[in-house]
Amino acid sequence: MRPTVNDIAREAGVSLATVDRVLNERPGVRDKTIRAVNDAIAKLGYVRNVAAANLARQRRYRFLFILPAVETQFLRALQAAIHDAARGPLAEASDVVIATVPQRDPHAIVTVLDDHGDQPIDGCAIMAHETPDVRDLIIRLKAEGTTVVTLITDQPRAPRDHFVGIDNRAAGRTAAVLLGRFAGQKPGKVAVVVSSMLARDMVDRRLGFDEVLAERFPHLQSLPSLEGHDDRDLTAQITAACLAAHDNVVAIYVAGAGTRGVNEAVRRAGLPDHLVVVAHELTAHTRGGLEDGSIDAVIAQDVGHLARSALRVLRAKADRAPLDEGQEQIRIEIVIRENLPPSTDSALSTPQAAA
Amino acid sequence: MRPTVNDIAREAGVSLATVDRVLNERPGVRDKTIRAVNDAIAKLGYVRNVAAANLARQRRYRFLFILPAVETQFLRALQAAIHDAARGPLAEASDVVIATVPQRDPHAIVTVLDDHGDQPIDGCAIMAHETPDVRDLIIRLKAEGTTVVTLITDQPRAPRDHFVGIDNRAAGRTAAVLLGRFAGQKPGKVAVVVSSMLARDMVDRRLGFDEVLAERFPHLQSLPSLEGHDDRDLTAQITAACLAAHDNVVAIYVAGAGTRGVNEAVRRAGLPDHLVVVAHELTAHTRGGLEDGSIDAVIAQDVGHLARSALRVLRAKADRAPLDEGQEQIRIEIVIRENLPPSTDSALSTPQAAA
DNA sequence: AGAAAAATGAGGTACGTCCCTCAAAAACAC
DNA sequence: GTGTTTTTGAGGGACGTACCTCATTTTTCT
Repeated sequence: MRPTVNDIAREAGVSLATVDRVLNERPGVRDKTIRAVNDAIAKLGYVRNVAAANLARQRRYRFLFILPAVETQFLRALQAAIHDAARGPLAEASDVVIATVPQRDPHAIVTVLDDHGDQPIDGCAIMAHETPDVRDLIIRLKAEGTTVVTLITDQPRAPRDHFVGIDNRAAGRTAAVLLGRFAGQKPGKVAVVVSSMLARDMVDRRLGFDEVLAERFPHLQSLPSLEGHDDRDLTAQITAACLAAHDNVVAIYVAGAGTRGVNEAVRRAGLPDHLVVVAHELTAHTRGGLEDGSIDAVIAQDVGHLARSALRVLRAKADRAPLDEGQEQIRIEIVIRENLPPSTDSALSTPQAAA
Repeated sequence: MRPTVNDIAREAGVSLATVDRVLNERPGVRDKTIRAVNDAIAKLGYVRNVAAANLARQRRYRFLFILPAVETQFLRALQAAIHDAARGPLAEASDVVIATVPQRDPHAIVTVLDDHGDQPIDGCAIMAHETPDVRDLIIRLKAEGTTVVTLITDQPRAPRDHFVGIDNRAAGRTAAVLLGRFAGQKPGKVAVVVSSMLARDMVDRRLGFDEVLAERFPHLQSLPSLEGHDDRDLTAQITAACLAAHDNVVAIYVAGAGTRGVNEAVRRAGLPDHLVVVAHELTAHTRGGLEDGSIDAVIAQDVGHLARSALRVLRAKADRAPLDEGQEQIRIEIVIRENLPPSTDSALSTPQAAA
């Protein structure tokens, strides 16, 4: 049987009240006594029964997810995943609110926070471009004692507590190796489609991609980034223009949203079957592309893992509990047709707040 | 605030005791009353506070993991992962025991169970070859009311509750595509190394591998399986013999344990640099192989996920709770040097029983 | 030494659920 | 309609922790 606070009290030769004061860092205990209690805790290997503690404390956690108001499949899936996780056991005793803010309006993000300002928030997960506004927001949140987790896009210059996402430079390198090895020995050009070069993750992917292409596949020449700005028609248009302007495109790297637009342009251009396409994120469209062979490989991060990891980290930080680094490591997944996971399609459920 | 049993009692117009009887399926309640209570539960959206319930019940779960007594890196890592998971929050209120049984001795597995027969076990995770003994064991366990989860190797003919692992045929197909695309257009032979063709997962991998090779890469000819029986020296020896006997081996598929032995044989044979090697499972050795370029790709299943998933499923079944299918889906991971996750190396900690 | 301040003890209530007992009420059999 | 069985109600103690109050002891200061 696991030791309880009573065992600690007996072992340390103090009363239960004192043990409680030490455990919950309440004032009015001599250093010497604190040490005695901690020694007893160490000796008996006491670990607080979190379930009982939360029951007694009637604590509820308030977590806020801030996502960009962009209508991509990936974001829809992410939102659904957060919603699902928020109804699961991980969000026990938690209120999870998802707020979306227009990406163009840097101040909107501050407004969102003020709206929820009536009650303090325990933790916040933010996915946003790396801008001064966001940085200030994070600083402000930290000053208020809120834990901040960055999601998908890191904010390395801001004092966030944790980053939930992948190393995008490594992701770009991974994409390059697959694309390069799949493309074969013949020289040619590679079109690169991104959502926006303002996004740090896009820049990182492109960087890693170009590094590997230059090092290991010098016969492939990567073209300037095509910025689709998460807009299907725009993406189709500029991709088509690029394919028309260059005669020897042997591969396309879709580093950001825009697979639908790219597909459209490719279909219209009537490019050869062996055009190699590597895209990011597993959505209904990239899934379809893998199945019908129009996409060769997808570099993905599991939205379910992202959502659960963010929640676990926020919770652990709120509880001042240690976290299992191994579990919180988000993998850079490589998906081809053969290892495509069966579609669970929770992406179709309606995302909303939950508990 | 979430509704409690008291709210249910008031809503249903019965006493707390009756609600309790219904909730815990105790006898002595009329059908009509049961229905009234269930209606109230549905109406108020009551969900039992599992933490409080377990606290009150003082319930401890007893889970047993049965693993083959084989000294491979993968099994060591798996054991470490189970051990880690057993100390984490997933194993709250659980006693997890890991037992290893000699693979050659089919009856040993029954003995293990008898040793733990003094107290009933809530759930059991089994990794073993698909044999009649194992099937009988699972039938016996089920008869005793124990939930049974198969691990890594499924036992589709046995009445197990769940399978934690990957689709090995799909894994073999995945390996074939990578190997085939990496190997290029030149004809050649492919050596296939397995641990034992008695293991269902090996057979499945080989099956999927050959399917894809025949369909999509007919210029590659796969050679008969080399059975290394998880023995390094034997693997090295038969691989060397194979490489000596065949003149045009362009790729090796290591479907089972034995990367070390294969590596040794390859190094001694002095095969060309562009020999394509695809192996299974991420261990210190395959990791090293990816880093130094002697392995091109690894098909892996995350031991941490396996361990945690098994524990989550066992727990959910014990609680008669639903499980999140999406989360329990073990991915067929493709790992190349570029997306190699940082080594956490919990594999070095000492695996043992825990709580 | 005496007064003030700080530290500690004793005891209680609460959280939501489980599980027990005993009495009362309702349903059923004949 | 009486007796028997079944169903229900009322109440309480327990699980391990949090947090509160008030009294008492110990320490510190002058």
